[in-house]
Amino acid sequence: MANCNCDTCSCINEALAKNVKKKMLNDDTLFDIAECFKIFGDSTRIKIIYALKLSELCVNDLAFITNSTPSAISHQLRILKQAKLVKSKKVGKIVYYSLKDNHVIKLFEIGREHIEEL
Amino acid sequence: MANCNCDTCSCINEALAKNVKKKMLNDDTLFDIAECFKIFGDSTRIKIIYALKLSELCVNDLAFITNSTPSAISHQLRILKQAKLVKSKKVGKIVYYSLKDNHVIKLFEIGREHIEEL
DNA sequence: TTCTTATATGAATATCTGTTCATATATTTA
DNA sequence: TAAATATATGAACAGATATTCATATAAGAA
Repeated sequence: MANCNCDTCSCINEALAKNVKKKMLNDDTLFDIAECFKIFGDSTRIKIIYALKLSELCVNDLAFITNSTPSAISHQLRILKQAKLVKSKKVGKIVYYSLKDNHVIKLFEIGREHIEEL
Repeated sequence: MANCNCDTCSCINEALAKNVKKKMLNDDTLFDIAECFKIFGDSTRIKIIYALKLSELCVNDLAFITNSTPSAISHQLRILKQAKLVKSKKVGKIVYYSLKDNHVIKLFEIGREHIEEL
């Protein structure tokens, strides 16, 4: 039985609370999961993801499709790329972006299903 | 063939871009999907969700489990409740929270899978 | 009733985040 | 080479958001 590792523990249901605390995923993992969802939690980025689900597209056309500016889209694409959700390919002066894998689509679809059930 | 409805259209691949724009989900739907993911995109809320996946819990014990304060947890539980992700049950002066349905767990698990693949 | 405890909540604060704007870089065209 | 175009990026700004703190409410205990 692990002792409680907090200084001022006063649980309502002590045994249960300590058991749950023991079974929690570590903070880093939970933080990473939250960060992943955070990427999907912005209208502009969700629009980009849905558009790229339909086709590989360049920055300018993504701006047109999402009613945004190339600059704003470029900033968001950088975030999506850092999060390994999209990849890019340069052809001349045009940069084409596409989704990195089907897992991105899967996450999107589960989110879509969820809001349709509400 | 629908005409382009923007004032200053200058697409790189015009036919493709216009076709994708036509196929886009409407803004409200995409906004709602983003809002849904935004709820999951916070460490404290993700910790609450994971803890409630393990057991129904009261505010005080959730604060203990997540190394947070009852006030902070209460604020986040209100957000989770408004988003219909959790429900509550009052027993005397103690309020027990639990996940509203399995869809919440499904979304969490897909997110977890995703970060494990990176 | 009075005190303590569990939760809720409004306001204030600090931090984070997305867009805009100006500008830089790279590539194509004239 | 010079001009135009597509994208990238840093800084500034505005708006959003999470926590803290003080306080309120509600329920049980003394």
